[in-house]
Amino acid sequence: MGKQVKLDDVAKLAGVSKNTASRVLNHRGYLSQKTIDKVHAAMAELNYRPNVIARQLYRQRTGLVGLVFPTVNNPFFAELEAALERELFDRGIRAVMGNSENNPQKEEQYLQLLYDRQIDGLIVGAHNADLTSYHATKLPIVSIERIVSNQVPVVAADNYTGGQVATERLLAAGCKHIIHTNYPQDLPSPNLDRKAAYEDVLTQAGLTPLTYPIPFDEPESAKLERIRQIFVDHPEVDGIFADNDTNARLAISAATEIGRHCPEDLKVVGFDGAAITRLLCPELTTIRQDIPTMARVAVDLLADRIAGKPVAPTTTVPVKLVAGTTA
Amino acid sequence: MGKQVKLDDVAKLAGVSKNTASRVLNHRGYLSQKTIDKVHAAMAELNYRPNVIARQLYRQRTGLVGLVFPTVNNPFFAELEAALERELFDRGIRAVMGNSENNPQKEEQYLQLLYDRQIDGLIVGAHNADLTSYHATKLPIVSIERIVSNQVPVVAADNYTGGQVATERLLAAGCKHIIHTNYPQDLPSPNLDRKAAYEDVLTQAGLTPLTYPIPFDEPESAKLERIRQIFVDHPEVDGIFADNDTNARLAISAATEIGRHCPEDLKVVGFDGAAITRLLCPELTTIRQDIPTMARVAVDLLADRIAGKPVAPTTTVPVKLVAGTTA
DNA sequence: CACAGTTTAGAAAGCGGTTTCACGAAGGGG
DNA sequence: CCCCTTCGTGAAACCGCTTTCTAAACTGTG
Repeated sequence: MGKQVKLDDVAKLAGVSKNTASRVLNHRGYLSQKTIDKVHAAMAELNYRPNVIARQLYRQRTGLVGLVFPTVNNPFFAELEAALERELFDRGIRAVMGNSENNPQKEEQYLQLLYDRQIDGLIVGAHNADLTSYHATKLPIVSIERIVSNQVPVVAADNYTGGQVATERLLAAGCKHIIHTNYPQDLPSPNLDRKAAYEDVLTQAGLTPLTYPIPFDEPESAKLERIRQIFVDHPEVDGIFADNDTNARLAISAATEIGRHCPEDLKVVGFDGAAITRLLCPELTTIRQDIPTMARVAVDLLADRIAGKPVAPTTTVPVKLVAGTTA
Repeated sequence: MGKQVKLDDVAKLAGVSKNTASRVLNHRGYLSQKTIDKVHAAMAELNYRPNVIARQLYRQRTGLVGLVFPTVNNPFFAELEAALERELFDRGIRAVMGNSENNPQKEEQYLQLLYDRQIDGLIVGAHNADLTSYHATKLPIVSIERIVSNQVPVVAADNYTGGQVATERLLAAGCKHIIHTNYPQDLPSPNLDRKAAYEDVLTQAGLTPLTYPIPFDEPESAKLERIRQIFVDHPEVDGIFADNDTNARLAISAATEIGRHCPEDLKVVGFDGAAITRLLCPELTTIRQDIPTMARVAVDLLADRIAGKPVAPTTTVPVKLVAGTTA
């Protein structure tokens, strides 16, 4: 790290004051073409790059936004974060990756980044217990598929319709014993709409809904174990509506283990429909969330929020059934 | 955004100078317990949070590191970036997500972040043509599975051994016509070792190696089309060693389309073995890279590099065969 | 040629901390 | 009792850039 070239050096070389050099840099105020050229020449000669930190100190803006999700190592979140990064990048904003890993302390630390003004805003979709810190009002935060506090706007898929379509698909395929998996919700979450729709559709069809809770933060092996238990407790099960694609895939694996094949003996519908999942497991029938749109909406909301504009408390994005061969 | 509480306010309330308050904050120099308590009390009362940017301006460090990879929306990169984020977080460093999307301009912009000192270092694994900017010597950059310049240390899997093991596996399974897919390399890349090993093993076995180039940045549909062509050009193919798991999966799909089943009619071995892939496609036989170790090594190297210590130019991390049912 | 208006540019005061420096107050040994 | 070390603190400079304030120089008009 050699010594940094500073604006003063440029000014001196160009024979003007620091102020003038700054105005050339920012295209501000009255400047003669001659002065502009002189300064530009000096900047080029010294290979000058403005110090972003110094600029940020004055502006009180870093051009950074945090993305706090359970982990990016998941087909849905990876696609969502990639889409968010693209949207933010187009607005000149960089994304700080925050994998909360279901660790409230880690999540809290990323929230601190906002308090410490190292980032200008936060887009959260982590599943942790609610942190009191979120309750501070008017903070530039937007959440995706998660209810954080009534101060934080939410972007969510049309989970109810998704749950309806999924369940109806299984009914139409002739299933009589349909089981649902979902995250055990202690807090209100848009995800619960999937369960509500499942229960409504099943009840209307004269069937009894039954939901198995699968904690999101458990290792895959533990989730698989819980899903195996479904077949032990309810050998009559002939349809599973999983609240996400990885659980759907685990259900298929668990069924295969005990000699039950999909779709002959068991129909399965998942939820999310991320690109990676469709690539690696194209046979899965699932409800696809419109990730690009969700990302765009979230970034728009956050930009408004940062600008201090009022924003809609909830935005719902349509979903679509993607037909595979599992249901 | 209310007015920020500054150190001066704390100092005034505590009845000390700004300097003393700063020293309490940083546990530096001689301080009486009484002064410490007074300052702490004032900080608590005002709910003071130091302004990180101001601190960064003096220190010329942001505690931020950029991760530049083609896209996080990929099983391997998602797992790698998650592992890097964890390692960095443990060292108090935050990760800026940079998806180059095979766009040299975007990659360049993330590199600018380093020049502008908005980030302290860079971990790169993007596949773009080499940018001259990388050639500046002694910049705190580390690359993963990519040769950037001889100034930049590389962390790579033991690709040669991986390619050897994969090819031998196919031979042992009785394959006589084994085809390899790889990224069309114009630049030197550690990935080429996979191809070299494949060619060596095949030649030694008295067979003729044949590699199909599959550009990394093409959409899946285009890749699938190229892979379909393999079966058109070489209907006798009975084994495929793909340079990554997604291509391996596409090969299986392409085979299935024309009524050839895996593993009866075609054996397939992939490369990467990311967790998501193994979850969604557990039947795939593949060479697993040790992602956590690669991440740890890369972050260690970067830390040394930032500290100005000399580092090894190349570090190789062992790989392991994960046996599925496809070969 | 005086005067108002328009350009142009410098000095200096922030932005919010950190650090160097200098100095006064205790404490301890001769 | 004096001198010297160990403490404890405040004033001021500085990190690099932005902006406000102010004044000089230039333009044109009556």
